[in-house]
Amino acid sequence: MASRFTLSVHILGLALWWERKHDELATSERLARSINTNPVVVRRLVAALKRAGLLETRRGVGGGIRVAAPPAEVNLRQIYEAVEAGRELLSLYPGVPDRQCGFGCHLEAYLREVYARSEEALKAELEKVTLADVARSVRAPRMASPEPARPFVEPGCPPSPRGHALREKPL
Amino acid sequence: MASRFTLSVHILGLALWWERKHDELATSERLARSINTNPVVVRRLVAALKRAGLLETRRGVGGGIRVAAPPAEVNLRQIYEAVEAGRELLSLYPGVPDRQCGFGCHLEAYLREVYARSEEALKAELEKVTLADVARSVRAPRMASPEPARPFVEPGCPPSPRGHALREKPL
DNA sequence: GAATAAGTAACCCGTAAGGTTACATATAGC
DNA sequence: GCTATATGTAACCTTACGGGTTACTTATTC
Repeated sequence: MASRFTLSVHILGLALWWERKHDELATSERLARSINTNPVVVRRLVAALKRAGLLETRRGVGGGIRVAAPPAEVNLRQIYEAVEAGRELLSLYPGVPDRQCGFGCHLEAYLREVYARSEEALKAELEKVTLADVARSVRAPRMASPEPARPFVEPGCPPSPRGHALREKPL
Repeated sequence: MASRFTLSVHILGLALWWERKHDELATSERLARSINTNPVVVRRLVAALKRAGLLETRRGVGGGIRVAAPPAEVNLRQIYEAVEAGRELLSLYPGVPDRQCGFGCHLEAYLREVYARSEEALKAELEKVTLADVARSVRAPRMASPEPARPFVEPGCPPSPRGHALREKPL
């Protein structure tokens, strides 16, 4: 359901944090584990983010993903547009409204403008937040240890119960 | 693709215009024809709009749909919220991010705030536009005649070719 | 009682997003 | 050069959801 944007922010943010902390690049496999998804999903987004110049990659041993610009100069709007390109937040008609009836056409043109203004307002808000802000606000995350040996339950977040009300369904 | 909102504005706008023009209520069948869809689709939306107190209906002969409040006092935000209720424009994670890794949780909480602010900005923009504005800007629509007898091609809009670039596919 | 129109339940279907597998390509280290 | 590692993609499956459709019920007017 169009969480491409959220995942992208996650990727950039974690890649940045990981490199700072471990002095090595985060791999798509690592990022995927953190998001709890498949590495390919990560790579697909990485491809789009690369195209936008937001990050670069290195193959082979010791390779991985790295943020390509100063975090303070990358804002969420850039990320959004890199990855959601032509997608419209507010969509118009499912089909084509009756061309005989002028109402639909006129309304469509009018709404197009209204929607453009509205989406612009949203993006303007995203523009205010930089990757540096994200990194700053997400502090001291404890990375899951590669080896699942020790129980190590110190979530940093409530286990599950309440909170994420609507988005919980584990599946 | 979530055009519920657009269709709702169409319904309210056309219902208003129709009543003013013909001094009779527009039926769901009429509205459906104008949108080029099925009456049931219209009625489903009407149900939500009724619940929000934005319009009222009357059954039986001479019945139909009527706007329930002064057009100048109904804004697009109200319509949006009546019909898109809990739907989030920017969605978070598809599944649940790794609970072992604090990063996901912290980021999720942070993004939740950012998204709330952003969506609020968009809605604030919608709030500025009233149903009266819509009615004013959509002028002199020529309704398709009930009887498809005469050719009557005076669209009021370009036939089709260019223009609605991305949304054309007649399907 | 007949015609009309809203109210709803139930189902079908096309699309799109994520998830998954499989394989090609590039790079580091030996 | 060989091997291990990691990105780069293509291809496919599965699921969810929105919209379209049918069918039937309920209410209202004449």
